[in-house]
Amino acid sequence: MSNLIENKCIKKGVRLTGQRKLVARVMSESNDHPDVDELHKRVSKIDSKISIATVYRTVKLFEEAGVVAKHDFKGTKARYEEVSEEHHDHLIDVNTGEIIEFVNEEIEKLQGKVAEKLGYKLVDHRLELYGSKIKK
Amino acid sequence: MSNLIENKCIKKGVRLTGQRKLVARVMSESNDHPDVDELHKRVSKIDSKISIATVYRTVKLFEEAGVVAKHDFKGTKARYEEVSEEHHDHLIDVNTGEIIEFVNEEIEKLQGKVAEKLGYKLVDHRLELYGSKIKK
DNA sequence: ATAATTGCAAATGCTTTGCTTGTGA
DNA sequence: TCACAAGCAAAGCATTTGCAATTAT
Repeated sequence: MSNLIENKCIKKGVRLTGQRKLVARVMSESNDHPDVDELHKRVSKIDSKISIATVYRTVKLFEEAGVVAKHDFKGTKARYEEVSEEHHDHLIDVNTGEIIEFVNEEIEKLQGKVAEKLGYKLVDHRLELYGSKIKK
Repeated sequence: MSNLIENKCIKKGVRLTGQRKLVARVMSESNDHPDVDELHKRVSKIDSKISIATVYRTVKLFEEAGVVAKHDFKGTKARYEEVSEEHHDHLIDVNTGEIIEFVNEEIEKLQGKVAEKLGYKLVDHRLELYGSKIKK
């Protein structure tokens, strides 16, 4: 539960500096989907002289190493989260910006079928639902 | 088949200038998903002094009027297409950038169900498949 | 030791905007 | 006529990058 990203980086041979460890730790401790500014704010509380350029470089590095995921939801800047063992998609509350994760095996399967039918092998996908809360 | 966007604009009360008519016409005649630069190139062939700022303003206007759709596919700039009566999603060829449109009612229905289950009314969604061609 | 990383500020790429002149209904 | 649109160049915003100083292995 503590610093999974750091462990994954070691496994992947990603060189770990003080700044990278810090970003890894902060991301591992986050349960939301922070953007780079927010991440920079959070790490700055611990190391006040870390540069935002370093945060940018680090999330990019982590993304390329496959340990964090980048999301470009509609109308917002890029947000990041630790990759989890089980794949999930997102529902974004259009009123609050809140992000809810969900898993739907059936949709997942259908996507592969659609691609296949079109003569393609599915290598990636993006599914985002945008909704407003139903009050009851 | 000729200039559907222009007609829709009239219906929606969007003021039509020479430049807007031209962008509308070029988009209606396009069967692909051009970005603003490409659109600007195409309209420039007809009116060489149209500004790219006008193209930007026009696609935004058309988008807000609901007559064209904007797509921010992964790793590319914004692309536009005329809205069609039947909704469709996209499969992007990761090798060539080619975009294939598809419709899948089943996935569509499941998305609504997922949202509902989470207590949300679906107001929008985004489904993109990224694939590589299967050679046979 | 030395190849890689950092911080800073400048540069980038896409998109928007202020302002003056031009124009559609 | 006259509120709105176009063209131009400048500004904005998120992100990337060149370079000199610093650091991890």
